[in-house]
Amino acid sequence: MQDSRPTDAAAPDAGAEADAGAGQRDLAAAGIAELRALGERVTPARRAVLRVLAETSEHLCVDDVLARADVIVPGLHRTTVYRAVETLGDLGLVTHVHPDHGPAVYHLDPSLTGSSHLHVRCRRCGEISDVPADLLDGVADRLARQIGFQLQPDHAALTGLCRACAAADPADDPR
Amino acid sequence: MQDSRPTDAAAPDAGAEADAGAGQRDLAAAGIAELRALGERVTPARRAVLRVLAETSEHLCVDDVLARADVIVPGLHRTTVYRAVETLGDLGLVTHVHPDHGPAVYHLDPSLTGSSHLHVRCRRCGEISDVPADLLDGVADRLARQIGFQLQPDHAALTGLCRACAAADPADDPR
DNA sequence: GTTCCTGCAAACTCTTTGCACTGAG
DNA sequence: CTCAGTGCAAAGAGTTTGCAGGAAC
Repeated sequence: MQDSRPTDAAAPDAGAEADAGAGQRDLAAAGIAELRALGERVTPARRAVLRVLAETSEHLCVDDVLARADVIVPGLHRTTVYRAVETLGDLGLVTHVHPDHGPAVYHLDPSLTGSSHLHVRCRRCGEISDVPADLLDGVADRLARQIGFQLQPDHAALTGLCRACAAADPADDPR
Repeated sequence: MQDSRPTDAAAPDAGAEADAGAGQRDLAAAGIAELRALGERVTPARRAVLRVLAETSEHLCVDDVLARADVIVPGLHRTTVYRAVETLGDLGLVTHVHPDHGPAVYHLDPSLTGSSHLHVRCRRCGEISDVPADLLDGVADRLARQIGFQLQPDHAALTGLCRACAAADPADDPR
């Protein structure tokens, strides 16, 4: 498992600042309320996944979520986390991003956090950074007009080299 | 294996038109010459992979390449194709693109074909379309200036919905 | 004659699926 | 009580690795 730490290099709207626990708990609670409102079952596993995602601004892969959620719900199974994030994704509570390599990463949907952003990933070090949500607005317009393609810019990470890796030794194994 | 047919919806410079065999053969030959010039071994497997990629403008995954190259070099092994495209990639003769789902797809590097482009992939139908190479130039500039990130815009496909799928039933299982 | 490539088998990562059981509503 | 969610085992896709044999130079 590669870890998937974000840098927030150019975070858009600074959302939930350096707040310790209160704001995050509200996020999880809001997610749970929404679950209930949608007529979905509120289970320990889903609670835990929401809480884990609410407690961080990092981009967590399923294994990361499992590791943290297992503390809350011991014995939680990886498959269950896959199913939970899928369900929560279908409901619009959780969003996932596909990096060019490695597992998909998850975070709370901007509709809950109020802070939307896109992702870039360094091919060399694998670090995922947030970039402003409007970065691809112009590109989306062009694609829509020219070929009728509706860009979903948050669904795949853009790739390249981060500042550090671009500066470093240019010959290493990029993927 | 999902098949990976490009649409050339907005192909940039029309490169090698509707030419049957001559232009493509030259491309493969150029690749082989380059291989030799770089002091790399020219093996049947590498020849075949180059020829397969030179003979199409589609985006082929390893299995596609294998299926076509196996006709030229019977018994060719999948592993060998993986290693060939990796080597050819390191040498700058072949480029690969990571769609958000499914296997990486390969094509000859623009330095050989003279026709560079980026890729968008429909989340619903999986179709990969080419889009103009300069689409992300502005975005690349912004990323470089703002966070020092060197975008490699051809390395990951942008995702969204193609015209047909966007028009169709909006509730299906997107990935 | 070396060195590098190839084929094969096996492993590895990430993810999905089928089935019996249990717990939420 | 019922149905949906869970755990477990297994399988699936895509890719990588180790090693012995063979071909390129």
